[in-house]
Amino acid sequence: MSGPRVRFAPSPTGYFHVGSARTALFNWLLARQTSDGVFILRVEDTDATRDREEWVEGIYSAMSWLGLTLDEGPFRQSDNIAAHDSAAQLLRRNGYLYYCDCTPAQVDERKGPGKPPGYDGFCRDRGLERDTTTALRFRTPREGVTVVHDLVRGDVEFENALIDDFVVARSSGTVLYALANVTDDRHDRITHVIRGEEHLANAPKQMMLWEALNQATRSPVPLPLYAHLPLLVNEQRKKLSKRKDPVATEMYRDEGYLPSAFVNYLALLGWSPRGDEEIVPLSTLIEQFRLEDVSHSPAFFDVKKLRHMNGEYVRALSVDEFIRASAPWVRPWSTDWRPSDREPAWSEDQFSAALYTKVAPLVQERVAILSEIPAMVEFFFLDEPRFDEASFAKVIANDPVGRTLIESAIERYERLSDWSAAPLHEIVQQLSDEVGLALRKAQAPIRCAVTGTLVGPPLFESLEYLGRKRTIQRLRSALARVG
RNA sequence: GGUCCCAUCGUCUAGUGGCCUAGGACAUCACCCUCUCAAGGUGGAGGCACGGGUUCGAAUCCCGUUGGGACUGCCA
Repeated sequence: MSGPRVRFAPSPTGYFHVGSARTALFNWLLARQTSDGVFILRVEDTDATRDREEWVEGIYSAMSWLGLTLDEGPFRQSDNIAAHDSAAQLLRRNGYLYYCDCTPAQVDERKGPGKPPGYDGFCRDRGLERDTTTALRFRTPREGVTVVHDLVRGDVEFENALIDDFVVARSSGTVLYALANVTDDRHDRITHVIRGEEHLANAPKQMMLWEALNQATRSPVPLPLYAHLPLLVNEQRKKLSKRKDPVATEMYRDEGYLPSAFVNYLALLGWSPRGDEEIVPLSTLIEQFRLEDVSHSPAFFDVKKLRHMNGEYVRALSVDEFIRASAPWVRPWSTDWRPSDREPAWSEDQFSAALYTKVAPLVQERVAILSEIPAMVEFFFLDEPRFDEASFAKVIANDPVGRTLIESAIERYERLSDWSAAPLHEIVQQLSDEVGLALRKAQAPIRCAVTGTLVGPPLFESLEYLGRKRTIQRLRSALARVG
């Protein structure tokens, strides 16, 4: 018995959807559970009107970012068009298909209350020949039921009489999704079809095609097992829409989510590892994942939880790893991949790798996503801090005590022999005792003068790394700024 | 409209007839820690949609109701 052969078959009609990412992941996890499992990527690019080559590239890069490695492929459905055509011809020769020249308007007109939806079979026995107006339809059985043995949901029954004679090939001759997909799955010897729930209604049709193809050939291929994953929905409980929902995986990468955290979160949508721990290594995901345990109900993609989880992953990094991971946001000029529209405020000349190495541990525990780093460290690299004017007004411009504090700090910092965090801290502590303020209050004007804002990394370490010269210069220019 | 799917805290889930006084995580609230902000710690509030069965016993099984969703293309 060989391992499962699964495929992820997206169509390149837009950004790489987070729902697609989860489908790909679940397929991949199943393949990774056995040493001989096979994960295939097949780009279903047979809709010339909507497909774009850049979306194909987007699929490749997102998959590689997520670490969803391929065992075969990537394949392009468009490379297999000849096989789709011969499958259609084979079925037609064996009587499974018939030509139909009805226009959608005509089909609509014949529809009435009480009649089953979809095509009414008007051309079934008209014996039409192929021409430029005829599509090929599948002769659906009028009786019986088709049951889909779904690994996630159990058996789902469809009454054959209610399945209309669907179109298999366009009047232009090109084969449509249902058959193209089945033909490729047979060709690739797919054993498990794992896809979104929106495909559940396609399953009985595809099973019929699959079996018809088996009847018509001398080398039948066993039907695959099906697994339809619950939908990913938005807050309105509607299927995530590419238009209005933040669903582009690329966007999460741009914002600085770690692929490990993203994969971990994705795995939690419709499934969960044993025990109370949700943050688990990939190896645990692979070991424990079972299609049978996948939830039946739709899941809401909760960015807040993703974000929290990412913060945990960020803090779990070693400082070296953190520095490396943050490169696209802090020194994009040195990386081959950089997030779009997220250039830091500083230039390559202003940046100091040595300084960033010191500062990194301070920010690592304060950011949830990597794109938050630049704003937190920019005062280290810019010649002058960028001031938050409201804060500046509050603790410096409108506060004489604040300015006195800064003056005293300048005086004592100039004389300080050991320029390091502890004595820097001690001096401000003394200052605050002298004016009768809590340290939390007394540090505010100094922080604002040096960093431009009231929130940021620990102040005294920051002053140490910034150096005496730059610190005192900033304290002075903050005072000068008031006049 | 038809077909199909689904239903545990606001959200993601654990739970497969007694271990449930329903567990965890995010979010939220309070307190603690604290040079700001985070992080961390402690604690709180918060849920089995409803109604019938079955059973000694139901979040768990069955039926119905209600509510949500998907599909219903010569797209994939």
